[in-house]
Amino acid sequence: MATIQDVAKKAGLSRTTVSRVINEHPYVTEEKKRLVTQAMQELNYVPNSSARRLRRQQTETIAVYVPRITNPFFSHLVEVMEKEAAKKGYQLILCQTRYKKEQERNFLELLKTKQVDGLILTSIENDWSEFEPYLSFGPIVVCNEYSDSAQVPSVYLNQIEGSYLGTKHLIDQGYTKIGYCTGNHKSSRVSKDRKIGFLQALDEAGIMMKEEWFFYNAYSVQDGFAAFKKLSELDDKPQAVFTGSDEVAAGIAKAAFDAGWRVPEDLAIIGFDNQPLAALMDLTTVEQPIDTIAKQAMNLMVEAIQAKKPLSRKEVILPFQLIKRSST
Amino acid sequence: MATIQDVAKKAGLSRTTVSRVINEHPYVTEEKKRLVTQAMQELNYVPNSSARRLRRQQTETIAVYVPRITNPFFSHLVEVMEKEAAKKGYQLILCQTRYKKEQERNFLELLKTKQVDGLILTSIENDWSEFEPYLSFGPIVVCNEYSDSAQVPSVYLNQIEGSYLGTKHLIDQGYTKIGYCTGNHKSSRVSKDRKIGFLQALDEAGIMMKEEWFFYNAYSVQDGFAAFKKLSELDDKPQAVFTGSDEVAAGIAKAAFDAGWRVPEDLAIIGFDNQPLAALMDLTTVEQPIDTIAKQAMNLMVEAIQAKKPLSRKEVILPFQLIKRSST
DNA sequence: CGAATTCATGAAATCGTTTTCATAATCAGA
DNA sequence: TCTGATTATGAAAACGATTTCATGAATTCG
Repeated sequence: MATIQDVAKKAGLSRTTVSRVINEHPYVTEEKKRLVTQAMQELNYVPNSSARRLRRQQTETIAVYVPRITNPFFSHLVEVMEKEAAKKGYQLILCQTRYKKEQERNFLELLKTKQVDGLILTSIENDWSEFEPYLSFGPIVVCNEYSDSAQVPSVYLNQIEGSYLGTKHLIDQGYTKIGYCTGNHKSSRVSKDRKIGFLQALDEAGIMMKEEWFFYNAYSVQDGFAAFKKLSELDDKPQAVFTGSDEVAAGIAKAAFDAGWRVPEDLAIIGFDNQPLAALMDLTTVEQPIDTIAKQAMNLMVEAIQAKKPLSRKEVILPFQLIKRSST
Repeated sequence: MATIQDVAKKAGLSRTTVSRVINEHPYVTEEKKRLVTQAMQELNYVPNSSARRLRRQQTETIAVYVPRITNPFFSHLVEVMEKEAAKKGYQLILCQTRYKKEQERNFLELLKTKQVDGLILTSIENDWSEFEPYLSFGPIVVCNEYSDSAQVPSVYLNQIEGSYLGTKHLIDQGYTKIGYCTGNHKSSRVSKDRKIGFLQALDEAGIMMKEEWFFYNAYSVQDGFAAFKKLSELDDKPQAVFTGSDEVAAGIAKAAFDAGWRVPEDLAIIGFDNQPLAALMDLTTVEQPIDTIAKQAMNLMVEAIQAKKPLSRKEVILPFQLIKRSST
C-alpha cells in the first residue's frame, strides 16, 4: 500500500503539498497539482481513512438504530436515510436493537469510541436518561419516536392525530363497537399516544369501549392471526378493529377471510403505515410520510455534525393521511 | 476527552501498561491492573477507535451490498448478518446499489480506503473483472449470487434446482401450459439459472413453451399487476405461472382475484422465497434458507479477516424446499 | 550458586494523515 | 523602490492508540 509519503517522494514534493491537492486546498500551482495527481495514479494511491479519521476527529459515518430491519416500516426508513446520507458523503452503520434495552445501550459505545459522528434513533427502548450522557460525544437525532425530556431534535408525527384520524374514519362509517389491536402500550410514547387519540375519537362520539376489545403485543402477521382468534371467541364481538400496523391488519384480515367472515361487512379493519402489503390486501390505512421523516432526520443530523455544535430541542411534526380502501 | 496518556498519568504508569490492561495482554500484576481500571473509570475513558484502527490496520467493520434494503429477501439477509456480525464484534455498513453498476463500483472505495475489512456481495451488477483488482485490499465473499470467474468463496443455492423444483411441482399438478414471470434474464446468473431449470423441467415432461408466455422485468407487486394484465389479454392463456418472487406472485394473485379469476382453478401461481407475504396470500412457493446463507457467508468473512490471508474459490451450495399452499 | 528463563514495566517508534508554523517568492499599492 | 499582503511550499507537530525493544527483577533449572 502506497502512502502519502510515497506519493510525495515520487512527485518530488512534500507530504503537505500532496495533502493539499487531495483536499483541494488553495495555493498549489497547476504544475505541482499535475505532478501529484500523476504520482497518485501511478502508485494507485488512496488516502487511508483511519489515519484521516484520527487526524480529522470525524468519521463520516452515522449509526442508525432500528428494532429490526425486516420490519418494512424501518427498512423503508433506512432505505431513504442511506440514500440521503450517501448523497452527502456519509455512510450508515446499521444497529438492530431487537426491542431490547441492553442491545440498545450496547450500541451507544459506537458514539463514545468515536466510531460514528452521530446517532439517529428510530425507536427508543430505554429511558432518555440513558442517552443523555452520550450527548457530549456527538449529536443524537430522534426520528419517529419522541420523548418529552429529550433535549435534541425530534422528527415525528403526532400519533394522537394519526390514530384519531383512523378511528374517526371508522366511526364515520357507522361502526360503534371498535376493537384496538396494537403493540406494547406502556413503554413507547408512540403507542401511548396512539391509544390517547383512539380513546379521544371514541369519547367525542360518545362511544363506549370494552376492556376485552383491547388486544396488545401485536406486531406481526402471526400476531394478527392470534388476535383474530381471541376476537372471534368473544360473546360480544367488535364490528371494526383499529390496528397499529398493516401487518397486524393483514393478519386479522386473512384469518377472518379463512374463517368465512366478510370484510368489512362482518369485520372492518384499518391498518397503519400504508405499506405495499396494504394495497395488496385492500386495507384502509393511515399513511405515515416515511420518506419525509427520513430525509428530515438525516438532514438535521448532517447539519449538526457539520455545525459541530450541540443540537437543541426542536420538533418537526409531519401530517398523516388516510388511505381509504375496501376493508372499511 | 481523556486519552490513554491521561489514564497512564493518573495511574502513575506508562501508556504501555494501560494498553496492556485494555487489550488483556499478559504480564501485568493484579495490583497495577486495578490501578489502571480505576483510573479509566474515574476519567470515563474509552479508547479512541480511529487511533486503534490506524495502528492495528483493521476496522472491525464489514460492508454488505444489497440492491435495496426494502426488498424483504435482502432485509432478511441483512438482519441475520448483522446479528451474526455483532456477535463476533463486527459492525455492518449498509450499501444499497439500487441495481446500478456505477453505484456498486462507488462503494468499492470503502474497501480500498480501508474503511472496512471486507465486502459481502448479495447481488452483482458489474462484471467480476470490476471486483477482481480490489481483492488485494481485503476479502470479498459472494452470497446468493455467483460468478464462474470469481476466485472467492460463494454461498448460494443452485437456482437451476430451485426453479426446477417449482416447475416440476406445477407439472405434477397437471398443468401443461405454464407461464414464466421473473426479473431480468440476461445479466444476473441467478436469473439465467432459474430459466435453465424451468426449461429443463418442461423439457423432461415434453411440454411446449410459447414465446408469449415469458414475462420479464417483474420485481414488485406492481409488476405482478402488469404481468397479469398482459397475460389475461392473450388468446391462448397459460393455466399456471412460475414467478421469481413472492411479491410478483402476490401481485398476479391479487390482480387475478380482482378480475374475478379463481386461483388455482383459472390460474395457478407459484412464488419464490417464502416470505411472510406468501403465507398471507396462501401462495405455494420455493423456500430459500435465508438464515443459513447469511450465517455461512458472514462466518466465512470473519474467518477470512481473522486469518488475514486471501480467500480462495469455494462453493457452499444449500438446498431449496417447496412450500405447498393453495395457489397451486 | 550461576545461568537461563520468565515476568513486569517503560521509552520510543509506528500507523498515515492533516494542520500549524515558518519561510521564501511573488505581487500590488503608494 | 519599498512595504505589506498574498501565494506557494515544506518541516515538524499532532491525532491516540499499539507494538517493538530494552532492561531489570524474579524465578527456574542444572
